Amino acid sequence: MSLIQPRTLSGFRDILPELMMPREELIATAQRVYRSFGFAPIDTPALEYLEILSGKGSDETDRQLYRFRDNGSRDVGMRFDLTVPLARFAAQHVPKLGTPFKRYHIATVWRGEKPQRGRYREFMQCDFDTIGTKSVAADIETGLVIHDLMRAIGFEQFTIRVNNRMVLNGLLEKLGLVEKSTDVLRALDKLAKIGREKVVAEMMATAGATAVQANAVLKLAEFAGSNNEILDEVATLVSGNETGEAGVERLREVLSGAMAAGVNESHVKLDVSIARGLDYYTGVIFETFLDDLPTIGSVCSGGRYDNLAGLFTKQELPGIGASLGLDRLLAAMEELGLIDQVRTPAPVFIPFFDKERLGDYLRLAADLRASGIGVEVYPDPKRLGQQLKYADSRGFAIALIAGYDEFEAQTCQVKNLGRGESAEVSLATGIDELLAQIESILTAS
RNA sequence: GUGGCUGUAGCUCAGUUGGUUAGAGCAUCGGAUUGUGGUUCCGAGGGUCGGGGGUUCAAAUCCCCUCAGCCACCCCA
Repeated sequence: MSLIQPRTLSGFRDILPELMMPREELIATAQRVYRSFGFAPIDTPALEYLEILSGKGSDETDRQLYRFRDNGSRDVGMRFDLTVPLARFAAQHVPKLGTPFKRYHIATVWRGEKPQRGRYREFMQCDFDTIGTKSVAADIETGLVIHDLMRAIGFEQFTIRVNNRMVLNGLLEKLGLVEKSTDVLRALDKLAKIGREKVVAEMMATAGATAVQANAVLKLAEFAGSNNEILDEVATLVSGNETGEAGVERLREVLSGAMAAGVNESHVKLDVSIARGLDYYTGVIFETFLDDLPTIGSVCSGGRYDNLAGLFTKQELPGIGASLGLDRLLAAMEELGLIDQVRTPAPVFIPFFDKERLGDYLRLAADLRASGIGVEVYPDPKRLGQQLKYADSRGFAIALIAGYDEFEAQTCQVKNLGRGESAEVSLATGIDELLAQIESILTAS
């Protein structure tokens, strides 16, 4: 009989313990930060009616959508982001939930894209959104969540790029380019990558802009200096246009609000050239890059939208939110060497050393677990040296060694595997001394 | 979805102009050492040369297709 070749689909992958453990930690960190701002968790189905997902109807999402006919002949699709499901969810439940409604949603999404480094066909997003308010406070808070999240994960070298669609739209109105805005913005967005000349050429080619128009748009994106200096320059450029002026004012409030909340200016950069993000963004836009690995792309993006659920309800639901690309961030951290090589989730190891005493080992482990310490007992009574070798390769912090001698004396050796030191503690009156010993080793390492 | 580069053991890679039975280091497992790991020594397992087809007396090596990874485009977390 021929064997089936074990393999995974392009863009899909297995996650081994040494990657899954930091991944779970990342999820826990995101949950903690979101909750600290009052965002509540929700979940939605992975599968939706096709019409829900493709309602927006853009060619691109259509191409990337995993879709099929289910066993009941329904046309269904797998969610490709968490925002469209949120829109459906909000339209369905907002009467019960009330607004403002703040939710976070950590879940897997699927896109049939061509995979690359940090780009998968199955990946996890960690979204948080505030719907039902147009307040600038929510805009500011969104920036703060991104900032706190990045720092909680352990990053100091990151830049949150901020812009406002209204500034761009205002300028385009002024220049008479509004109806070509998508093409213009798409070209503008490539500025950092392909340079000024090519951007001008592309604007002229795809958007039908004149050289004068193209250069005027580029002028906006080329101001240098502090955030406030850039803002002042931009303000003069869009002056006279209501949309643009409102956009500048909003950006000023967002930036000063973030500073007021204690965000360091090095982490927030006004960048008038970032234009993308999904079509539904209408106000403030965020994109977050790692200073040490900018080529992997944005690891947390989001923005404000006027009417999230317009496809599903007549009730207008404005909101703002962002999405942490967990798997992309993890790929970046792996590449930057920020992933610990520990392969055990439990810090304490008990060698199964005296084969007559399995019950005692299990009892000791149970007592420690009851005190909140993770403990693994080796399953086979092999040579002690081999068991310690195993403990070492998995990254255990502590081994508790007890054999005939220790059991006779009612003691146990506490071996610090990091330092190679061993101490003997008494178990005659309980495990308090042992716990204290373990805690001191764990806090030191 | 379009174009390009790459693919030999779990990992990193050798492998001559096509020429016997495809090698090394690391990792794994066992032993030296049946009560003390990260060092050392010895040994073992592990390969459809990504897969399929073709050219040839002969293919890891040349050709075609396919799968996967990476890069660019598109788009995006």
